[in-house]
Amino acid sequence: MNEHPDDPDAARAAALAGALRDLIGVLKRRFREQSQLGDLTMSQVSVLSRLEREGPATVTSLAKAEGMRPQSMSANVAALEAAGFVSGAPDPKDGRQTILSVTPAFTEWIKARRAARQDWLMQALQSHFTPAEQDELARAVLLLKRLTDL
Amino acid sequence: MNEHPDDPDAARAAALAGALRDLIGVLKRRFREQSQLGDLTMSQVSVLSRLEREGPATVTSLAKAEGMRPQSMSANVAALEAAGFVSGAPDPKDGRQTILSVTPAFTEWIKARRAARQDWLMQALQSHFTPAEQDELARAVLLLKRLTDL
DNA sequence: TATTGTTATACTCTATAACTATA
DNA sequence: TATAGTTATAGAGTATAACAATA
Repeated sequence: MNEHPDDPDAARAAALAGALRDLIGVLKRRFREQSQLGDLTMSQVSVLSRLEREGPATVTSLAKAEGMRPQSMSANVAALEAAGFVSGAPDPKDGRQTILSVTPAFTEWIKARRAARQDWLMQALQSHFTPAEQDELARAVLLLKRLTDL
Repeated sequence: MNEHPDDPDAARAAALAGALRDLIGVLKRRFREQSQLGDLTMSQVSVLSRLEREGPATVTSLAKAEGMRPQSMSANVAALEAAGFVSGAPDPKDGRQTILSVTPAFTEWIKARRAARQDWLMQALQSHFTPAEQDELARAVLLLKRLTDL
């Protein structure tokens, strides 16, 4: 029954790994189905919030930060440019690079959305988790980011 | 700067929601790229571990548990049957249902994999997280499952 | 030569729609 | 009529390969 008879540490890590993989898969589907993020995908929202949080960036740096290929990030950025939420300007110091920034249109849009409290996940967190549980989740998020940079 | 000037609770929930969405997206890509799960996808591994953990089940019940449509689960189950890891038997009490179970071939395969410690995520958890941190993650997983059943 | 970025193409995963078979 | 399941098809998201432009 026990796959790790002489190593309880390995047994705990294995159980946690399985639980984590299951959880991420189910949550990803749940988030997408409940999205209510306008016409934006999760990846696109991540890019926007990163640009908003960390300032202008290039396709390559965004791809690295989000753990995807530059070609894939290009597609996401193109969609955001088409939506008018991101604009690119050539880097004066390096003609190969394009500096991407959020547009005023995005700033207005996100402000209205936040004022309207339209985010399903935010409401779910507020109504089904105590402040202490939310803090616990925030700590876990920080811990899990460690896996991102391995 | 602050989108929730008169509601610090809302501000915390909004920040957590954003961080969670980003994290889930990045982790999903990371898990897939590092998979080392043989030819199996994350969804397929989830189904196998559920069948192993909870015993035989039907396509419909698995779909509900994993948060996807029965048609999508059918595809996953078909792949697992083709791989020889799952087999279906007609339910004697209800001719519409098929009872799915893991095969002895899967039991052998998973035993060998676990003995060889081939799981990237498990090793990462063991080598980069203290036992206390792993326990904290395990608690967070339980908390986040709450979002699954909303 | 190396790096930034794009275009073209294919694959994986899941959804919707339409259907069969059993209850 | 309702439920379990399949097949067909389409869409979203990301990957690989090949390329152009700049460093």
